[in-house]
Amino acid sequence: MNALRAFEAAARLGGFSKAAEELCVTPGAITQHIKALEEWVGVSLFERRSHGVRLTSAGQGLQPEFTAAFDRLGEAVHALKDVTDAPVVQIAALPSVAQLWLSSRLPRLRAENPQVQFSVTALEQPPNLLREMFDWSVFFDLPSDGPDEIILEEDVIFPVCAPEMAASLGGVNDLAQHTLLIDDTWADDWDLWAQEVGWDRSFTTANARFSLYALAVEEARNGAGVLMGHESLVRDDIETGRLVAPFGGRVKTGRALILTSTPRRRAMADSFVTFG
Amino acid sequence: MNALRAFEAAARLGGFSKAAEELCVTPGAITQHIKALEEWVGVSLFERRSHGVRLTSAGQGLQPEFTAAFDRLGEAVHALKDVTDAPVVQIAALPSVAQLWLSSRLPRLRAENPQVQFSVTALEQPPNLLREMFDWSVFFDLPSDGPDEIILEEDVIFPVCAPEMAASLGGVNDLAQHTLLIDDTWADDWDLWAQEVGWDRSFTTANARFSLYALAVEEARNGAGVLMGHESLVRDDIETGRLVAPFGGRVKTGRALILTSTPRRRAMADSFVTFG
DNA sequence: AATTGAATTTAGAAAAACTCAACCTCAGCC
DNA sequence: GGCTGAGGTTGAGTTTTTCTAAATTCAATT
Repeated sequence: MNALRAFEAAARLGGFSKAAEELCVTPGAITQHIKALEEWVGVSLFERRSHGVRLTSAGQGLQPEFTAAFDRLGEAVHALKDVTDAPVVQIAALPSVAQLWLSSRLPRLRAENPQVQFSVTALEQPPNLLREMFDWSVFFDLPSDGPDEIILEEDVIFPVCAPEMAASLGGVNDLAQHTLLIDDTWADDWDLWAQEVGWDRSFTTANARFSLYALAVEEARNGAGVLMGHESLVRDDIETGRLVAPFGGRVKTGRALILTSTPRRRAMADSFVTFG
Repeated sequence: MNALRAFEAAARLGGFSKAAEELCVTPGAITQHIKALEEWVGVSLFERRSHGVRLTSAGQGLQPEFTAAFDRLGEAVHALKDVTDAPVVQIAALPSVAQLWLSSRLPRLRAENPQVQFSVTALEQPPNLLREMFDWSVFFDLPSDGPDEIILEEDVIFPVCAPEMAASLGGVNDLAQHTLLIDDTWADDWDLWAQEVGWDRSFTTANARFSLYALAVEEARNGAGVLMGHESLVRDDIETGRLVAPFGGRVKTGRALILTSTPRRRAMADSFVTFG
């Protein structure tokens, strides 16, 4: 029966590796499930191509059926977790969002909903709320104006650094003298920004890379270099003066900080966004 | 995830043993699944009582959700088995019905649908067509005029025996001189009939019991005794003269031979019943 | 020709599920 | 008041399923 889940995930996501990731197993496991399923039915569900698989027409017809069925089951499981007396809101968010955006807002959220138990889990990728045991997700993504989405703020980026360092940054070209702090998951922020403001990044000097954005922010506060700041994540630091934006150069990435909620927690999400 | 199926089955059928039977496992397995589920949710789903379990209110609310979800999944699986090119009709029937009623009708059914592959499986209990891989089921049951049911014939019973034996059976009371052939699964047929025709069965002599009705019919043909005949199952033998009904005494059991079909095979079922 | 991305293939390991058999626990019953 | 029986529980041991790891294939790309 796990084979059915494997098929559904692979069909929906368009690849065995992606399905493997969603189901937290190795691609080999998916291969085995699909093979077993194809043998059982006697029809091949996927066309094997050199770079990945493509659904056969048979598979294409089946996919919506299974997706709908598992969504239904996901709902039932949500309902199951919901019978417990103390309401729970499980929030999934990027590590950086969790530390730099959510953490300052959680106290108020808790104060306004004292009977609710909030818990936050850091994830690199937004989970499928219909399937995973999360109620809210907060991630940067391209807005798709689905009804489940609440756009919190546009993603705007600009360089930030410690106040002491700002003095030595008269213009964009002075950046060449400084270390650029780079977050691994947003490694191309600087490229995007450079292109928008017309700066030739090839003159850049040393870089320092971080696997956690919050760590890079910490280093920027300490004066270790210049960080590409995401407005929503550095606002607090700018307001308190720990960081400054030495030049303008506000650039929209096209993405946005988006809160997605399961239907059952939508009302709470709306009130959080409205009053928070 | 099997725990969810265990819960659904136990909730729908109202007992762990019944759920175990449906899922082809031992009751212990169900207990373990439910326990794990209750631990995970933190809420007890069943109230344990001395003679079985009863759903708690929490469990009651959840049951329809899960039943619907698994029904949906069952549909998807049916669709999956249906993508194969040669259409298949899997028929589930009582062993006796399969041998004595279906077998004489299958040739015509096959002739009228040459492209369809029919296969018959003998079961003691009617399967849940939404879950199991069967398309039709043919069983004796109480009519419930659900829309999926097609009533084939009323269940009428009366004693039958070999022609040679009929001569020595002038009246009901002569039955005491003969061996009664009894099928295990319909052991109370004789009691029911005796009550209806006002015969005192306590004078009965030897009995011979069979686990398969078809075997009992075979023995009746051989003159081994008097069998309680189900009209639909002995009609062929009576028409060909291999068996005779020595007295009248036609008694309705209240049940009927019922064909149930999945929606996707309903049209074929209708044509089978109409022209068959 | 080397590289890359994605799927496949195995054997072996880990985890889940199941069975078995003994035991419990009430309700109803002589 | 002690039996009986239906139905559920328990825990150890076993079977089955599922997963992983690492080597391998395959074809498109560099």
